[in-house]
Amino acid sequence: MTGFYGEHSKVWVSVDCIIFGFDEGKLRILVGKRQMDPGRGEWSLYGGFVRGDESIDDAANRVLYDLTGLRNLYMRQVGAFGSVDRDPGERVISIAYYALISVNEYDDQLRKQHGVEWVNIDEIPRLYSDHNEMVLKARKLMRQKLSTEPVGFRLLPSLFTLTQLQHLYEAVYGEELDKRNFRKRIKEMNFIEKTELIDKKGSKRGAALYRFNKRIYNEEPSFKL
Amino acid sequence: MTGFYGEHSKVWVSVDCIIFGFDEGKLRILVGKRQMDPGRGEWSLYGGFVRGDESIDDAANRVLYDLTGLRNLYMRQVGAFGSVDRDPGERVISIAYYALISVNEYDDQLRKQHGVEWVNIDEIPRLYSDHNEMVLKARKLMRQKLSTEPVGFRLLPSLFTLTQLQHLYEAVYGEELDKRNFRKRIKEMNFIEKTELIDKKGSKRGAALYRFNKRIYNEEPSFKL
DNA sequence: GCGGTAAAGTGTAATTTTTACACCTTACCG
DNA sequence: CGGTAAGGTGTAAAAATTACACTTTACCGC
Repeated sequence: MTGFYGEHSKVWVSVDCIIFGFDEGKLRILVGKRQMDPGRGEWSLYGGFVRGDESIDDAANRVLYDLTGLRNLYMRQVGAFGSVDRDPGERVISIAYYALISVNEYDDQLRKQHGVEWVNIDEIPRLYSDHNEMVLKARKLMRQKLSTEPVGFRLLPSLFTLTQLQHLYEAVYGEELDKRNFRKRIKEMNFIEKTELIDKKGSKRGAALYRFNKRIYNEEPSFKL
Repeated sequence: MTGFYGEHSKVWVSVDCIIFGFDEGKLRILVGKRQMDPGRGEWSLYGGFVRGDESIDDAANRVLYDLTGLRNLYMRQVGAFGSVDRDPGERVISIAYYALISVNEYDDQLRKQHGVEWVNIDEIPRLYSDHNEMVLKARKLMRQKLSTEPVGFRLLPSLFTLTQLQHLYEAVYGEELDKRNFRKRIKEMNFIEKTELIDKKGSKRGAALYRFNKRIYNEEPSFKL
């Protein structure tokens, strides 16, 4: 069936993923060296082609699962990138997605198998094609999202200290926050629950561990940070 | 040349435009009845296929020019829509764009020739495929943009009264604003220049006409509304 | 020509939100 | 058992936001 659409050209469509992680107080993304032409050996985002029988969201989820072994990652579309010559080989339009993962849940063996590395968001090398542009836009959207919805938890272990949470926000915003003001605001958010558990790794004294309570959030989702 | 990309399927890619206008105090968009299958006769956004030799932004600009005869419209990407069966005929991935036009600059004959109509943003009919979803997302992004950048001028004549400007913001935000507070803020923005001209159409008394000064804005682009 | 009318235009006080800021506690370590 | 390094806590000043009402002007219709 080709009759309806006239003589326009079909193109390949791919997805490219900006995968954010937070480790050692730094925001990072996953990049690897391309193992295929064109651009073999260049640093690049992880991606894949959209298949005929899957939506673009499905394709992004598949690519993310393939790389991380994790399902139901938090993921949002960044946008479509479609310069004519963005891919040196063929015309390929790519849809960028960003995803948030909790670094500790990502099997480091699997990471190595795929040949991808965590690089500090402020030290991203020159990437293949327009991937740097994708990263920039993803970062902007992610920051925006973080400031209006509690998605930061996706970058942390399910139990976290307030200091970890604060450092996460500082890393994303690129500026230091006042500890007391930060904690004051967190206290107003009932969906950030203090648990009885104490983290002993981060400090001698030990810090209370907190947890994001999705049920409470759904009832009173007021958020602003 | 097909070797690099394996056996993935190519797809058609189109652009669909949400064209915002502001008239008689209401925010509106352009929709028309589809003149082709599939979906002939259904209400739909105006769109077109991306050609092999143009970027997706170029395609959107071409489609906008074709419909309006206007160049350099303010335009931003809304995102890619790619459910497998979003188009009943073939697999088509569509990139939505929104554009802002000044209704008075749009030749109404040309509008009629294309069979498109201005419909109130709050009275959009059921549209073809996922177009309602596109409109929703476009509206959200546009509102967000309007609150952080002075793009509202694109929806008004080059000379406008403060009441017009306020009504525009009210239409986009869907809520009434306080006249004095609104004007207080406008006064702080030096790039909204009062002219010597007086509008006589809107009121008996006459209202001062203002103008957006791009040069001043580029020097001191502080904005928040 | 004059009173009614409809939109233009203008300032201040109360409230809320945001920011700035410093010291005590705790438990480990040497 | 003293040093140390991170955890934890409240208040006051400043800034931003909101609420609010009356005067001016020029046209219109009588």
